[in-house]
Amino acid sequence: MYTSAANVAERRSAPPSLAISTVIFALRPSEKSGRPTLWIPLVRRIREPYKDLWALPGGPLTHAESLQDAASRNLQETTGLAPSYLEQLYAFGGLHRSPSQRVVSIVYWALVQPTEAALADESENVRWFRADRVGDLAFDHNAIVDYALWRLRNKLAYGSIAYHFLGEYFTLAQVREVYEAVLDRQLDPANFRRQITSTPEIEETGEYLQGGKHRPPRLYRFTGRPGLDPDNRSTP
Amino acid sequence: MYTSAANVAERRSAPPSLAISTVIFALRPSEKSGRPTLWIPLVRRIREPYKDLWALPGGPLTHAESLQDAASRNLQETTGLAPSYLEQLYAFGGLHRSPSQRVVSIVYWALVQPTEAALADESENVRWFRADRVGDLAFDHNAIVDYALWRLRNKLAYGSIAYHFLGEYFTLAQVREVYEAVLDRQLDPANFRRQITSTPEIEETGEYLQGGKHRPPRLYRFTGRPGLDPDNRSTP
DNA sequence: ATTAGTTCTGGTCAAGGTGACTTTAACTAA
DNA sequence: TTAGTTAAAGTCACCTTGACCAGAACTAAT
Repeated sequence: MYTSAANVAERRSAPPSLAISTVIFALRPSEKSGRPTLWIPLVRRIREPYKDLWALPGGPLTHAESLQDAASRNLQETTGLAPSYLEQLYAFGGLHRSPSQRVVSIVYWALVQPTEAALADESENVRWFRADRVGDLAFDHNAIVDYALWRLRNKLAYGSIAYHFLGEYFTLAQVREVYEAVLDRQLDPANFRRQITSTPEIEETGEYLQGGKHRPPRLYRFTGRPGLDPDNRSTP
Repeated sequence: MYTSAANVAERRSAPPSLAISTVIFALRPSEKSGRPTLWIPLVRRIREPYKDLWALPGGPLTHAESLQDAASRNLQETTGLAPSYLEQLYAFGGLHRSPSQRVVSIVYWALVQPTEAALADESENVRWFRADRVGDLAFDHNAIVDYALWRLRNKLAYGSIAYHFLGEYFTLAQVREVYEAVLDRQLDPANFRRQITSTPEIEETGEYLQGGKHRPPRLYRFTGRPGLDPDNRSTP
Protein backbone atom coordinates (compact mmCIF):
# COMPACT_ATOMS: atom_id res chain seq x y z
CA MET A 1 0.00 0.00 0.00
CA TYR A 2 2.66 2.48 1.02
CA THR A 3 5.90 2.60 -0.82
CA SER A 4 9.15 3.28 0.95
CA ALA A 5 9.17 6.80 -0.45
CA ALA A 6 5.72 7.45 0.93
CA ASN A 7 6.90 6.35 4.34
CA VAL A 8 9.72 8.82 4.30
CA ALA A 9 7.36 11.63 3.39
CA GLU A 10 5.00 10.49 6.06
CA ARG A 11 7.70 10.52 8.67
CA ARG A 12 8.85 13.98 7.69
CA SER A 13 5.41 15.49 8.02
CA ALA A 14 4.54 13.43 11.09
CA PRO A 15 3.71 15.40 14.23
CA PRO A 16 6.43 15.80 16.86
CA SER A 17 6.51 13.02 19.41
CA LEU A 18 4.79 13.64 22.72
CA ALA A 19 6.34 12.95 26.10
CA ILE A 20 5.27 13.45 29.69
CA SER A 21 7.68 14.45 32.44
CA THR A 22 7.18 15.27 36.09
CA VAL A 23 8.96 17.43 38.62
CA ILE A 24 8.36 15.75 41.97
CA PHE A 25 8.87 17.75 45.12
CA ALA A 26 9.22 16.35 48.62
CA LEU A 27 10.57 17.68 51.87
CA ARG A 28 13.39 15.72 53.43
CA PRO A 29 15.54 16.60 56.41
CA SER A 30 18.80 18.25 55.46
CA GLU A 31 21.94 16.25 56.27
CA LYS A 32 23.38 19.11 58.26
CA SER A 33 20.70 21.02 60.08
CA GLY A 34 18.05 18.33 60.10
CA ARG A 35 15.53 20.95 59.05
CA PRO A 36 13.37 20.06 56.09
CA THR A 37 14.55 21.08 52.63
CA LEU A 38 13.23 20.63 49.10
CA TRP A 39 14.27 17.51 47.19
CA ILE A 40 13.41 16.10 43.78
CA PRO A 41 14.08 12.64 42.32
CA LEU A 42 15.96 12.33 39.04
CA VAL A 43 16.68 9.36 36.81
CA ARG A 44 19.95 8.60 35.07
CA ARG A 45 19.74 8.36 31.31
CA ILE A 46 20.89 4.98 30.09
CA ARG A 47 20.93 5.81 26.39
CA GLU A 48 21.75 8.62 24.01
CA PRO A 49 21.17 11.48 23.82
CA TYR A 50 22.60 12.80 27.08
CA LYS A 51 23.58 9.27 28.19
CA ASP A 52 24.62 9.13 31.88
CA LEU A 53 23.24 12.58 32.67
CA TRP A 54 20.43 13.02 35.15
CA ALA A 55 16.97 13.88 33.88
CA LEU A 56 13.40 14.31 35.01
CA PRO A 57 11.36 11.13 35.23
CA GLY A 58 9.16 10.77 32.19
CA GLY A 59 8.31 8.83 29.10
CA PRO A 60 6.11 8.75 26.05
CA LEU A 61 2.39 9.26 26.29
CA THR A 62 0.66 5.97 25.68
CA HIS A 63 -2.44 5.95 23.61
CA ALA A 64 -5.04 5.08 26.24
CA GLU A 65 -4.33 7.42 29.13
CA SER A 66 -5.00 11.06 29.86
CA LEU A 67 -2.10 13.44 30.36
CA GLN A 68 -2.55 13.50 34.11
CA ASP A 69 -2.81 9.73 34.29
CA ALA A 70 0.39 9.43 32.32
CA ALA A 71 2.16 11.72 34.76
CA SER A 72 0.78 9.78 37.66
CA ARG A 73 1.88 6.52 36.13
CA ASN A 74 5.48 7.40 35.44
CA LEU A 75 5.69 8.97 38.85
CA GLN A 76 4.61 5.61 40.25
CA GLU A 77 6.95 3.69 37.98
CA THR A 78 10.12 5.61 38.69
CA THR A 79 9.72 6.33 42.37
CA GLY A 80 6.93 4.08 43.58
CA LEU A 81 5.16 7.16 44.93
CA ALA A 82 1.58 8.35 44.81
CA PRO A 83 1.40 12.14 44.74
CA SER A 84 -0.79 14.10 47.12
CA TYR A 85 -0.90 16.92 44.60
CA LEU A 86 -0.45 16.87 40.84
CA GLU A 87 -0.78 19.79 38.46
CA GLN A 88 0.20 20.59 34.93
CA LEU A 89 3.22 22.86 34.72
CA TYR A 90 3.78 23.73 31.08
CA ALA A 91 4.12 22.30 27.58
CA PHE A 92 7.68 22.67 26.34
CA GLY A 93 7.98 22.55 22.59
CA GLY A 94 11.13 24.32 21.47
CA LEU A 95 12.62 23.10 18.22
CA HIS A 96 15.96 21.97 19.57
CA ARG A 97 15.14 20.44 22.91
CA SER A 98 16.39 17.07 21.78
CA PRO A 99 19.21 16.81 19.25
CA SER A 100 17.87 13.76 17.45
CA GLN A 101 14.14 14.38 17.03
CA ARG A 102 11.45 16.96 17.74
CA VAL A 103 9.88 16.28 21.12
CA VAL A 104 7.08 18.18 22.82
CA SER A 105 7.05 17.53 26.56
CA ILE A 106 4.03 18.17 28.70
CA VAL A 107 5.43 18.59 32.17
CA TYR A 108 3.59 18.08 35.44
CA TRP A 109 4.69 18.89 38.94
CA ALA A 110 3.78 16.95 42.04
CA LEU A 111 4.04 17.11 45.79
CA VAL A 112 4.50 13.99 47.90
CA GLN A 113 4.35 13.61 51.64
CA PRO A 114 7.54 12.86 53.54
CA THR A 115 6.16 9.61 54.94
CA GLU A 116 5.81 8.44 51.36
CA ALA A 117 9.04 10.01 50.24
CA ALA A 118 10.96 8.17 52.94
CA LEU A 119 10.12 4.80 51.45
CA ALA A 120 10.66 5.90 47.89
CA ASP A 121 12.65 3.68 45.60
CA GLU A 122 16.22 4.75 45.24
CA SER A 123 18.67 2.86 43.11
CA GLU A 124 21.69 3.20 40.90
CA ASN A 125 19.58 5.04 38.35
CA VAL A 126 17.15 6.93 40.60
CA ARG A 127 18.47 9.41 43.10
CA TRP A 128 17.11 12.35 45.10
CA PHE A 129 18.74 15.76 44.80
CA ARG A 130 18.28 19.01 46.67
CA ALA A 131 16.10 21.12 44.40
CA ASP A 132 18.58 23.99 44.44
CA ARG A 133 21.55 21.73 43.75
CA VAL A 134 20.74 19.57 40.79
CA GLY A 135 23.80 19.68 38.55
CA ASP A 136 23.71 19.92 34.77
CA LEU A 137 20.70 18.02 33.59
CA ALA A 138 19.82 16.47 30.25
CA PHE A 139 17.85 18.39 27.62
CA ASP A 140 16.31 21.65 28.87
CA HIS A 141 15.50 20.11 32.21
CA ASN A 142 17.40 22.72 34.21
CA ALA A 143 15.07 25.39 32.87
CA ILE A 144 12.09 23.18 33.62
CA VAL A 145 13.15 22.62 37.21
CA ASP A 146 13.74 26.34 37.64
CA TYR A 147 10.28 27.13 36.34
CA ALA A 148 8.69 24.44 38.51
CA LEU A 149 10.43 25.93 41.54
CA TRP A 150 9.12 29.35 40.62
CA ARG A 151 5.59 28.02 40.30
CA LEU A 152 5.82 26.13 43.57
CA ARG A 153 6.94 29.25 45.43
CA ASN A 154 4.21 31.26 43.79
CA LYS A 155 1.45 28.81 44.57
CA LEU A 156 2.68 28.47 48.11
CA ALA A 157 2.65 32.20 48.67
CA TYR A 158 -0.86 32.65 47.25
CA GLY A 159 -2.74 29.38 47.14
CA SER A 160 -3.19 26.84 49.91
CA ILE A 161 -0.86 24.13 48.84
CA ALA A 162 1.60 23.64 51.68
CA TYR A 163 -0.60 21.07 53.38
CA HIS A 164 -0.02 18.56 50.60
CA PHE A 165 3.54 18.23 51.89
CA LEU A 166 2.16 17.16 55.26
CA GLY A 167 -0.01 14.41 56.68
CA GLU A 168 -3.60 14.75 57.77
CA TYR A 169 -2.73 16.26 61.16
CA PHE A 170 -0.01 18.82 61.59
CA THR A 171 1.19 21.57 63.87
CA LEU A 172 1.47 25.17 62.79
CA ALA A 173 5.22 24.93 63.26
CA GLN A 174 5.31 22.15 60.67
CA VAL A 175 3.40 24.31 58.22
CA ARG A 176 5.83 27.10 58.91
CA GLU A 177 8.75 24.77 58.24
CA VAL A 178 7.25 23.99 54.84
CA TYR A 179 7.03 27.68 54.00
CA GLU A 180 10.54 28.35 55.27
CA ALA A 181 11.97 25.46 53.28
CA VAL A 182 10.25 26.41 50.03
CA LEU A 183 10.61 30.16 50.26
CA ASP A 184 14.06 29.83 51.82
CA ARG A 185 13.65 32.45 54.50
CA GLN A 186 12.69 32.65 58.14
CA LEU A 187 9.16 33.62 59.12
CA ASP A 188 7.97 35.11 62.38
CA PRO A 189 6.16 32.32 64.23
CA ALA A 190 3.55 34.55 65.85
CA ASN A 191 2.60 36.41 62.68
CA PHE A 192 2.60 33.22 60.67
CA ARG A 193 0.22 31.65 63.17
CA ARG A 194 -2.10 34.60 62.87
CA GLN A 195 -2.27 34.33 59.11
CA ILE A 196 -2.77 30.57 58.92
CA THR A 197 -5.38 30.39 61.64
CA SER A 198 -7.36 33.15 59.97
CA THR A 199 -7.89 31.08 56.80
CA PRO A 200 -11.18 29.19 56.95
CA GLU A 201 -9.68 26.04 55.40
CA ILE A 202 -7.69 25.33 58.54
CA GLU A 203 -9.50 23.49 61.30
CA GLU A 204 -8.39 23.32 64.89
CA THR A 205 -8.53 19.87 66.44
CA GLY A 206 -8.67 19.01 70.12
CA GLU A 207 -5.47 17.00 69.92
CA TYR A 208 -1.93 17.97 70.78
CA LEU A 209 1.39 16.63 69.63
CA GLN A 210 3.21 15.11 72.59
CA GLY A 211 6.86 14.18 72.81
CA GLY A 212 8.69 17.44 72.25
CA LYS A 213 10.78 18.90 75.04
CA HIS A 214 8.55 21.95 75.24
CA ARG A 215 4.92 22.98 75.41
CA PRO A 216 2.89 20.57 73.26
CA PRO A 217 1.49 22.25 70.14
CA ARG A 218 -2.07 21.87 68.99
CA LEU A 219 -2.77 19.75 65.91
CA TYR A 220 -4.68 21.17 62.94
CA ARG A 221 -6.38 19.75 59.88
CA PHE A 222 -6.75 21.04 56.31
CA THR A 223 -10.26 20.96 54.93
CA GLY A 224 -9.82 22.62 51.51
CA ARG A 225 -9.87 21.17 48.04
CA PRO A 226 -6.91 21.36 45.63
CA GLY A 227 -7.35 23.83 42.79
CA LEU A 228 -9.32 24.71 39.71
CA ASP A 229 -7.30 23.44 36.85
CA PRO A 230 -9.21 22.15 33.88
CA ASP A 231 -8.16 18.63 34.88
CA ASN A 232 -9.35 18.99 38.43
CA ARG A 233 -12.43 21.11 37.88
CA SER A 234 -14.85 18.35 37.05
CA THR A 235 -14.07 16.33 40.18
CA PRO A 236 -15.87 18.20 42.94
CA MET B 1 10.05 -2.44 3.87
CA TYR B 2 6.87 -2.06 5.89
CA THR B 3 4.02 -4.40 5.34
CA SER B 4 0.45 -3.29 5.53
CA ALA B 5 0.11 -5.05 8.89
CA ALA B 6 3.10 -3.21 10.26
CA ASN B 7 1.50 0.07 9.23
CA VAL B 8 -1.63 -0.72 11.13
CA ALA B 9 0.35 -1.56 14.25
CA GLU B 10 2.39 1.57 13.76
CA ARG B 11 -0.69 3.71 13.53
CA ARG B 12 -2.25 2.15 16.62
CA SER B 13 0.80 2.78 18.79
CA ALA B 14 1.48 6.15 17.21
CA PRO B 15 1.43 9.15 19.55
CA PRO B 16 -1.73 11.26 19.66
CA SER B 17 -1.81 14.05 17.13
CA LEU B 18 -0.83 17.50 18.27
CA ALA B 19 -2.83 20.62 17.60
CA ILE B 20 -2.53 24.28 18.56
CA SER B 21 -5.51 26.48 19.33
CA THR B 22 -5.81 30.04 20.49
CA VAL B 23 -8.33 32.01 22.50
CA ILE B 24 -8.08 35.57 21.21
CA PHE B 25 -9.47 38.38 23.32
CA ALA B 26 -10.21 41.89 22.16
CA LEU B 27 -12.31 44.73 23.48
CA ARG B 28 -15.02 46.02 21.21
CA PRO B 29 -17.77 48.48 21.92
CA SER B 30 -21.03 46.84 22.91
CA GLU B 31 -23.91 47.34 20.46
CA LYS B 32 -26.12 48.76 23.19
CA SER B 33 -24.17 50.78 25.68
CA GLY B 34 -21.17 51.51 23.50
CA ARG B 35 -18.94 50.62 26.43
CA PRO B 36 -16.15 48.16 25.67
CA THR B 37 -16.85 44.47 26.22
CA LEU B 38 -14.85 41.27 25.71
CA TRP B 39 -15.03 39.56 22.34
CA ILE B 40 -13.37 36.51 20.81
CA PRO B 41 -13.22 35.32 17.18
CA LEU B 42 -14.42 31.81 16.31
CA VAL B 43 -14.25 29.84 13.10
CA ARG B 44 -16.98 27.70 11.63
CA ARG B 45 -16.06 24.06 11.16
CA ILE B 46 -16.44 23.02 7.54
CA ARG B 47 -15.97 19.29 8.03
CA GLU B 48 -16.77 16.53 10.49
CA PRO B 49 -16.62 16.14 13.39
CA TYR B 50 -18.81 18.98 14.65
CA LYS B 51 -19.39 20.28 11.13
CA ASP B 52 -21.03 23.75 11.11
CA LEU B 53 -20.38 24.38 14.79
CA TRP B 54 -18.17 27.23 15.91
CA ALA B 55 -14.72 26.43 17.25
CA LEU B 56 -11.51 28.08 18.38
CA PRO B 57 -9.05 28.95 15.63
CA GLY B 58 -6.31 26.38 15.43
CA GLY B 59 -4.62 23.69 13.45
CA PRO B 60 -1.94 21.04 13.51
CA LEU B 61 1.56 21.82 14.70
CA THR B 62 3.88 21.85 11.74
CA HIS B 63 7.27 20.36 12.10
CA ALA B 64 9.46 23.42 11.87
CA GLU B 65 7.88 25.90 14.27
CA SER B 66 7.80 26.34 18.02
CA LEU B 67 4.52 26.12 19.89
CA GLN B 68 4.28 29.87 20.30
CA ASP B 69 5.12 30.48 16.66
CA ALA B 70 2.40 28.05 15.65
CA ALA B 71 -0.12 29.91 17.79
CA SER B 72 1.02 33.21 16.35
CA ARG B 73 0.74 31.87 12.82
CA ASN B 74 -2.79 30.51 13.01
CA LEU B 75 -3.87 33.66 14.76
CA GLN B 76 -2.53 35.55 11.78
CA GLU B 77 -4.06 33.15 9.30
CA THR B 78 -7.57 33.13 10.69
CA THR B 79 -7.99 36.73 11.76
CA GLY B 80 -5.14 38.60 10.14
CA LEU B 81 -4.15 39.89 13.56
CA ALA B 82 -0.83 40.24 15.33
CA PRO B 83 -1.26 39.78 19.08
CA SER B 84 0.14 42.27 21.56
CA TYR B 85 0.23 39.53 24.16
CA LEU B 86 0.50 35.78 23.76
CA GLU B 87 0.78 33.20 26.49
CA GLN B 88 0.33 29.48 26.81
CA LEU B 89 -2.92 28.54 28.52
CA TYR B 90 -2.98 24.80 28.99
CA ALA B 91 -2.47 21.46 27.28
CA PHE B 92 -5.75 19.62 26.93
CA GLY B 93 -5.36 15.90 26.47
CA GLY B 94 -8.51 14.09 27.56
CA LEU B 95 -9.19 10.80 25.84
CA HIS B 96 -12.49 11.70 24.25
CA ARG B 97 -12.03 15.29 23.14
CA SER B 98 -12.50 14.32 19.53
CA PRO B 99 -14.74 11.42 18.59
CA SER B 100 -12.62 10.20 15.71
CA GLN B 101 -9.03 10.33 16.92
CA ARG B 102 -6.97 11.17 19.96
CA VAL B 103 -5.92 14.82 19.86
CA VAL B 104 -3.81 16.74 22.34
CA SER B 105 -4.34 20.48 22.01
CA ILE B 106 -1.89 22.99 23.32
CA VAL B 107 -3.94 26.13 23.75
CA TYR B 108 -2.65 29.70 23.83
CA TRP B 109 -4.48 32.87 24.70
CA ALA B 110 -3.86 36.26 23.18
CA LEU B 111 -4.79 39.88 23.58
CA VAL B 112 -5.12 42.19 20.62
CA GLN B 113 -5.58 45.94 20.53
CA PRO B 114 -8.90 47.37 19.41
CA THR B 115 -7.31 49.30 16.56
CA GLU B 116 -6.15 45.96 15.19
CA ALA B 117 -9.34 44.17 16.09
CA ALA B 118 -11.40 46.69 14.16
CA LEU B 119 -9.79 45.74 10.87
CA ALA B 120 -9.82 42.04 11.59
CA ASP B 121 -10.98 39.70 8.89
CA GLU B 122 -14.56 38.67 9.29
CA SER B 123 -16.27 36.39 6.84
CA GLU B 124 -18.85 33.69 6.49
CA ASN B 125 -16.64 31.34 8.47
CA VAL B 126 -14.98 33.74 10.90
CA ARG B 127 -17.10 35.72 13.31
CA TRP B 128 -16.60 37.59 16.58
CA PHE B 129 -18.68 36.67 19.64
CA ARG B 130 -19.09 38.23 23.04
CA ALA B 131 -16.91 36.13 25.32
CA ASP B 132 -19.75 35.47 27.72
CA ARG B 133 -22.15 34.55 24.94
CA VAL B 134 -20.51 32.00 22.71
CA GLY B 135 -23.09 29.30 22.12
CA ASP B 136 -22.36 25.58 22.08
CA LEU B 137 -18.94 25.11 20.64
CA ALA B 138 -17.24 22.15 19.02
CA PHE B 139 -15.16 19.68 21.04
CA ASP B 140 -14.41 20.80 24.61
CA HIS B 141 -13.99 24.38 23.49
CA ASN B 142 -16.60 25.76 25.87
CA ALA B 143 -14.53 24.54 28.80
CA ILE B 144 -11.41 25.99 27.21
CA VAL B 145 -13.00 29.41 26.75
CA ASP B 146 -14.23 29.35 30.35
CA TYR B 147 -10.78 28.53 31.60
CA ALA B 148 -9.19 31.21 29.43
CA LEU B 149 -11.64 33.75 30.81
CA TRP B 150 -10.77 32.71 34.33
CA ARG B 151 -7.06 33.09 33.60
CA LEU B 152 -7.56 36.47 31.96
CA ARG B 153 -9.46 37.79 34.97
CA ASN B 154 -6.85 36.38 37.31
CA LYS B 155 -3.92 37.85 35.42
CA LEU B 156 -5.66 41.18 35.15
CA ALA B 157 -6.32 41.34 38.89
CA TYR B 158 -2.75 40.48 39.82
CA GLY B 159 -0.38 41.01 36.92
CA SER B 160 -0.03 44.06 34.71
CA ILE B 161 -1.69 42.93 31.55
CA ALA B 162 -4.50 45.36 30.87
CA TYR B 163 -2.26 47.65 28.85
CA HIS B 164 -1.94 45.09 26.07
CA PHE B 165 -5.55 45.82 25.23
CA LEU B 166 -4.65 49.46 24.66
CA GLY B 167 -2.38 51.47 22.45
CA GLU B 168 0.88 53.10 23.47
CA TYR B 169 -0.78 56.10 25.05
CA PHE B 170 -3.90 55.84 27.13
CA THR B 171 -5.88 57.61 29.82
CA LEU B 172 -6.54 56.12 33.22
CA ALA B 173 -10.23 56.00 32.40
CA GLN B 174 -9.45 53.76 29.45
CA VAL B 175 -7.50 51.43 31.70
CA ARG B 176 -10.40 51.41 34.09
CA GLU B 177 -12.77 50.54 31.26
CA VAL B 178 -10.60 47.52 30.49
CA TYR B 179 -10.82 46.35 34.08
CA GLU B 180 -14.53 46.95 34.24
CA ALA B 181 -15.15 45.07 31.00
CA VAL B 182 -13.06 42.07 31.97
CA LEU B 183 -14.02 41.83 35.61
CA ASP B 184 -17.58 42.85 34.82
CA ARG B 185 -18.06 45.27 37.69
CA GLN B 186 -17.81 48.97 38.33
CA LEU B 187 -14.70 50.40 39.96
CA ASP B 188 -14.33 53.62 41.89
CA PRO B 189 -12.47 56.04 39.61
CA ALA B 190 -10.55 57.78 42.37
CA ASN B 191 -9.36 54.62 44.09
CA PHE B 192 -8.51 53.01 40.80
CA ARG B 193 -6.42 56.00 39.85
CA ARG B 194 -4.53 55.79 43.11
CA GLN B 195 -3.68 52.14 42.59
CA ILE B 196 -2.59 52.43 38.97
CA THR B 197 -0.51 55.54 39.43
CA SER B 198 1.29 53.92 42.35
CA THR B 199 2.67 51.11 40.17
CA PRO B 200 6.14 51.99 38.88
CA GLU B 201 5.44 50.56 35.41
CA ILE B 202 3.07 53.41 34.63
CA GLU B 203 4.63 56.59 33.34
CA GLU B 204 2.97 59.94 33.26
CA THR B 205 3.36 61.85 30.01
CA GLY B 206 3.00 65.58 29.49
CA GLU B 207 0.26 65.06 26.94
CA TYR B 208 -3.48 65.25 27.34
CA LEU B 209 -6.31 63.73 25.37
CA GLN B 210 -8.32 66.50 23.77
CA GLY B 211 -11.75 66.27 22.25
CA GLY B 212 -13.96 65.08 25.07
CA LYS B 213 -16.68 67.37 26.38
CA HIS B 214 -15.04 67.60 29.78
CA ARG B 215 -11.71 68.23 31.42
CA PRO B 216 -9.00 66.67 29.24
CA PRO B 217 -7.39 63.63 30.91
CA ARG B 218 -3.66 63.10 31.06
CA LEU B 219 -2.11 60.42 28.86
CA TYR B 220 0.03 57.66 30.35
CA ARG B 221 2.44 55.07 29.01
CA PHE B 222 3.20 51.51 30.08
CA THR B 223 6.88 50.71 30.50
CA GLY B 224 6.81 47.13 31.80
CA ARG B 225 7.69 43.86 30.14
CA PRO B 226 5.19 41.02 29.67
CA GLY B 227 5.71 38.04 31.94
CA LEU B 228 8.05 35.29 32.91
CA ASP B 229 6.79 32.27 31.11
CA PRO B 230 9.37 29.80 29.94
CA ASP B 231 8.75 30.98 26.38
CA ASN B 232 9.20 34.63 27.20
CA ARG B 233 11.97 34.39 29.76
CA SER B 234 14.87 34.31 27.37
CA THR B 235 13.83 37.46 25.53
CA PRO B 236 14.87 40.25 27.87
C1' DA C 1 11.63 20.54 94.16
C1' DT C 2 13.46 24.12 91.69
C1' DT C 3 15.38 26.24 87.84
C1' DA C 4 16.81 26.79 83.12
C1' DG C 5 15.65 26.12 78.36
C1' DT C 6 12.55 25.53 74.80
C1' DT C 7 8.53 26.40 71.95
C1' DC C 8 3.65 27.68 71.97
C1' DT C 9 0.29 31.17 72.07
C1' DG C 10 -1.89 35.46 72.77
C1' DG C 11 -1.23 40.23 72.69
C1' DT C 12 0.26 45.38 71.40
C1' DC C 13 1.77 48.91 68.21
C1' DA C 14 2.95 51.50 64.09
C1' DA C 15 2.97 51.58 59.08
C1' DG C 16 0.84 50.87 54.83
C1' DG C 17 -2.95 49.63 51.74
C1' DT C 18 -8.05 49.72 50.56
C1' DG C 19 -12.94 51.08 50.07
C1' DA C 20 -16.29 54.79 50.62
C1' DC C 21 -16.78 59.33 50.06
C1' DT C 22 -16.05 64.58 49.34
C1' DT C 23 -14.23 68.48 47.02
C1' DT C 24 -12.11 71.18 43.59
C1' DA C 25 -10.33 71.66 38.70
C1' DA C 26 -10.93 72.07 33.82
C1' DC C 27 -13.14 71.50 29.93
C1' DT C 28 -17.72 71.72 26.52
C1' DA C 29 -22.34 72.86 25.26
C1' DA C 30 -26.30 75.51 25.81
C1' DT D 1 -22.77 82.78 32.28
C1' DT D 2 -24.36 78.58 33.69
C1' DA D 3 -25.13 73.70 33.68
C1' DG D 4 -23.09 69.28 32.84
C1' DT D 5 -19.38 66.28 32.60
C1' DT D 6 -15.19 63.93 33.89
C1' DA D 7 -10.40 64.56 35.99
C1' DA D 8 -7.84 64.67 39.90
C1' DA D 9 -6.75 65.32 44.67
C1' DG D 10 -7.79 64.59 49.34
C1' DT D 11 -10.04 62.66 53.80
C1' DC D 12 -11.41 59.06 56.92
C1' DA D 13 -12.27 54.56 58.91
C1' DC D 14 -11.03 49.90 58.53
C1' DC D 15 -8.03 46.00 57.81
C1' DT D 16 -3.71 43.59 57.04
C1' DT D 17 1.14 43.18 57.95
C1' DG D 18 5.68 43.17 60.14
C1' DA D 19 8.18 43.86 64.41
C1' DC D 20 8.14 43.03 68.92
C1' DC D 21 6.79 41.56 73.82
C1' DA D 22 5.17 38.53 77.53
C1' DG D 23 3.05 34.82 79.66
C1' DA D 24 1.91 29.63 79.26
C1' DA D 25 3.24 24.86 79.21
C1' DC D 26 6.10 21.46 78.73
C1' DT D 27 11.12 18.84 79.47
C1' DA D 28 15.67 18.37 81.24
C1' DA D 29 19.15 19.47 84.33
C1' DT D 30 20.47 20.84 88.99
